Amino acid sequence: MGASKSSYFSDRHNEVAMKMKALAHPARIAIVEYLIRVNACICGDIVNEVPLSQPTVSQHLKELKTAGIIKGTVEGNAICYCIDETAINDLKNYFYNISEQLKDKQDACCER
Amino acid sequence: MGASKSSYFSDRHNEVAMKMKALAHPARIAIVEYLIRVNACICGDIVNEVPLSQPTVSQHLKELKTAGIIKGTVEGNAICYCIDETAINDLKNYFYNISEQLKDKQDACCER
DNA sequence: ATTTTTTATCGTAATATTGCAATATAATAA
DNA sequence: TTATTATATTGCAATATTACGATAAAAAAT
Repeated sequence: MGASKSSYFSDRHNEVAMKMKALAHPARIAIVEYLIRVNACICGDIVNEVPLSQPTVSQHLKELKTAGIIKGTVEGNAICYCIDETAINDLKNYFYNISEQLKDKQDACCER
Repeated sequence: MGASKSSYFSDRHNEVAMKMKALAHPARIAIVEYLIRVNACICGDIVNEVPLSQPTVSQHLKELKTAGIIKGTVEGNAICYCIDETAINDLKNYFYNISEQLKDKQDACCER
């Protein structure tokens, strides 16, 4: 096979995994952190920031946008990108909730 | 190419991306959430929980372990797995910090 | 000693991701 | 109108991921 069998899993598991996947590449992490640092910028700024070609950066931006991590608004002939706080807050809450659930358990591994 | 050029990016960016990648699959999300629910279990329990073969589950467990998300201890002829809180807390803190940085900015996209 | 139980590894096929050159598109500037 | 600027898309090669059958390894049970 090779394709991840997304139909085998719940919608929620697929959705969480999809957001994680959007951030599962060092270039996309670098782009997100750069966007946080400068608040907003155009694609060309990111091309200057990361060591990848313009088409490759454009592709990474598309993936981040599809996953809802960033949003872009047309500004003349350029496109201005910034972080979409909703997705970031979703991820923050996801790990917060997991962390809280772990607190209630003893950390022993393993006693069954 | 096809290989992600990890050497182009900082160690920190690579490390965050590596942990996110470990969670970038619905099966691995399902495994992590199951482990949180039951606190600890053996590989066979997970094979019964997710709709994948034993070798595939074993492979996913290996990836989670390599990324530090879970840890396993030998217990007779079985291996008992549980969550490694350190990695989860790292990710929790990562998104908390990002979220805090975003609070300081205006959410307008875009004004340069 | 042999079988059973449990997990890991190997080999392989199918698919997905990554990256870039070339090119297309679209707005702006000259 | 013709450049120029900025971004997206296409096509393709290299590599990585996903999945599983077959098999190995190792401890436990018979």
